[in-house]
Amino acid sequence: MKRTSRDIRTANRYEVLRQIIAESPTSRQELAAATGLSLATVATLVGELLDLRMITEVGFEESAGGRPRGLVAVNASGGALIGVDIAETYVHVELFDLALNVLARAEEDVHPGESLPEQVVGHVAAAVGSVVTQAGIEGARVLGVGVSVPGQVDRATGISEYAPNWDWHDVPLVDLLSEYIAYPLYLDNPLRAVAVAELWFGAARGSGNAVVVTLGTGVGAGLVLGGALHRGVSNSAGEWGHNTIVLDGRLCRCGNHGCVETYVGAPGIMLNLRELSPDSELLHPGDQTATVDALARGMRTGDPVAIEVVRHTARYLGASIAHLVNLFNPEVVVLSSWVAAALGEPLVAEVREAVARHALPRPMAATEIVLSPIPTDPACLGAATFALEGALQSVGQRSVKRTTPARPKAHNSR
Amino acid sequence: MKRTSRDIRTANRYEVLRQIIAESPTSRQELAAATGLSLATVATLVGELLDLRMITEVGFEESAGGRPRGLVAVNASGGALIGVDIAETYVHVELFDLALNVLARAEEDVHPGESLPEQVVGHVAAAVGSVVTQAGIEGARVLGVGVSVPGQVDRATGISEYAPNWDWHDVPLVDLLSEYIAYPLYLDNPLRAVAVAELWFGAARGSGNAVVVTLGTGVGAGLVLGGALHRGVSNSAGEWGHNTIVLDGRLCRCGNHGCVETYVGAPGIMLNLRELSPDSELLHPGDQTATVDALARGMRTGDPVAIEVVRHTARYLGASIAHLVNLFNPEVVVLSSWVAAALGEPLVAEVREAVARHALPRPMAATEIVLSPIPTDPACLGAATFALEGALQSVGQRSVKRTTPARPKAHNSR
DNA sequence: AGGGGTTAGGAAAGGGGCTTTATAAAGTCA
DNA sequence: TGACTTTATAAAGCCCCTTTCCTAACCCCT
Repeated sequence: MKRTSRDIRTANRYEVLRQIIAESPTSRQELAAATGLSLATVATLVGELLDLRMITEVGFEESAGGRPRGLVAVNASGGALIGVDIAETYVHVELFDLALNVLARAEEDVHPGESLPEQVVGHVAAAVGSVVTQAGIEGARVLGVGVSVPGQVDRATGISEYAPNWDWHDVPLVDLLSEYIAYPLYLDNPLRAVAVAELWFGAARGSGNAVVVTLGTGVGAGLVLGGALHRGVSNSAGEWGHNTIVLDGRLCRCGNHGCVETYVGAPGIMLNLRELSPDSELLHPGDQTATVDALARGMRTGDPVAIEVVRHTARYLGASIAHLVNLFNPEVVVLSSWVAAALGEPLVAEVREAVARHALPRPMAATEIVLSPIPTDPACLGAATFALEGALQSVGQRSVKRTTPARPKAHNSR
Repeated sequence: MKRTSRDIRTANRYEVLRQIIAESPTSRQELAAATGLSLATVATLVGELLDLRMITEVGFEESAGGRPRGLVAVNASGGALIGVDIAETYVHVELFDLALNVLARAEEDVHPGESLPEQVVGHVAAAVGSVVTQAGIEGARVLGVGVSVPGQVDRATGISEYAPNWDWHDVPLVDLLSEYIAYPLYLDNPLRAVAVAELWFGAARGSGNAVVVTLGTGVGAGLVLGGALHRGVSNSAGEWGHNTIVLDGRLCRCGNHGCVETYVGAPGIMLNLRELSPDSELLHPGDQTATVDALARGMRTGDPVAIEVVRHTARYLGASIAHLVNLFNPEVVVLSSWVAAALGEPLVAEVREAVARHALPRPMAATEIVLSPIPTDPACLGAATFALEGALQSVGQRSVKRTTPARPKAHNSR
């Protein structure tokens, strides 16, 4: 709520680093043009990042008469970031360099019985240990670990307030993890992780006003408003998946009926298929991934059932995304996460049409609907981005304010 | 998008004036406590407002040992603001003093045939002239005129881009009005006017995160995010009324089917009544106001049909407001405008229950749903508030930057 | 090889904001 | 009247960002 001039600095620092990561190497001039900041400000920010060893100078641009531009690039070996994506059935962990390239990857299966926090924490600890040794990084260079866990989280205290899939209530996840993991920990949920990933590295980069729609087993919408993630008053904004789209519709695991998720989440899509063609061979009962992949293949080969299922799904999706377009009037709506990635452009094309049927023409005309360009697990990337943001956050304060004087002779120092 | 330290100043100026208007008289100390600003900053802001004659010093507080606190209050006679609410069938104009008391009021009917911009402009000009003479204000003290017109507007250029009720396209409304009105003009639409009214003077005051639901003939949602109105990329955010709540539902005037508006707007409520009890005497065909008033009376007297209609309406409203709660996770949802005012607390009670059935428990627990406390036409008040904001905006810049040097001797001045 | 011309980048100055600290002002109470 | 308390203003300090000036570095041409 309380805004200070320091926030401006932080936002600009983010902006500059984002730009460098996106286009590396680059010059101070380009950064100034891209961010709209003055050359002087860019120079000081670049200086800060150089001091932090997050970027390095990598030579000069060809000159056409005049002093050549110095080039800076991400210092890939300047640190490592770890992203943890905890889901119902697995734990994905990826270790990134500062250019956000994946250096190591680990996956642990979480079996249906393992619902205790300690069990999940064990998997995370094992996977994090694995990626660190795999990458051969000396521990000191790990800047932080971002953790994405489903449900409602309190990021300040690191508590998983409520995780529906395991019926967790107020689990102090960060405390538990810090027993095993010595790096700074940052907790949030996958919805916001995916949104941040798109904001930094994906299709929402540079837009002050975007909606990131996550299509996976669960669905949700990350809201980028004014260039930053909107979290709401209790950090639970974006729960679009449990908006009612059909009154008295399908029963949702949240207990309500007709939620968006029950029609466009992976299980919902399976149900759409089953209702349309109960014995289709596209249907792999109990296996969401296989079914979605089969649908994707079917669409490419022109299978009429697959096409119809996707169209049907896009119809619900269209109405629900139209809500977002009408409400937020965003520049761009990004479709992200594995279902979107699997069904790809054909889905997006159908969705565009469906949204256009439901949204008001004016906001619709101002909005682009695009597929996420992020090739890997966006929740991992987003979680790692939380760690990156955390590392940048602590730059600002020059020195910790001390309550007791440090020098013994302070009393006669002046 | 580009934030500067000046924006902070502007926001603080708003905040301080808001606080003074809300609680007048008040002291600098109280203001500092309420806004979280330092005493010094409050003092300079108060000084600015005193210089502007928007507030005055009105004596001192009782002292209990120590210098007594100076009290400041809104200088009611320091200026006047005019709010214009243009609707399909009428033009309301109210003239306010700086404490936002209504000093004069005028209303013109817009007849069904009068759809030309010139005709509407004529009504506005007449009504504005009327309130100015009624109030006996010398023209110089009118700080500005806010105009609310339905549909899509471009506030920067003062163009009504699209008004569905009269099929206006790109009407340069401010240009037309300035032929008759010499005061500064500020254009926006009723949705945002109502939201700003609630933000400054109503139930959303002080919350960084609120949704203002407008329930009238049309319906919409004003979004207050981070203490300011969210406008979206093309100033059309908040068009919640045309979200699809029933797939293939009732035909809406926007051309779609099943829009929220068709179930909870005044005409929608009439339809709810007709469907439930076609020959109810509560129904006044063709008269929305009379029908809604009849329903309100019926509820107070325990008429089962009225109760059932409101419950039915609240059901749709509940699902649609639950969307907003899930998406934004606001502190407060305010029900405003004339339908909400007419149906009052009984409606709110039903809505609370219905929203609770549809929204997720966590965000729901963080959200209050309340009735607007604003007794008059909130669109007029909000429009006047635009003028107030405009008047405050221009305080900051010390002097207008001039492109040509003013002094003739500039060439040898250094 | 040695000057122009040109572009980059840093340092200094300037303007805006907010806060903390010091000082003046205006009371109460003994 | 003097001591103490509280308020309000003034001064100084710190954090932003931008503009302006100056030096560094390079090309090209003579």
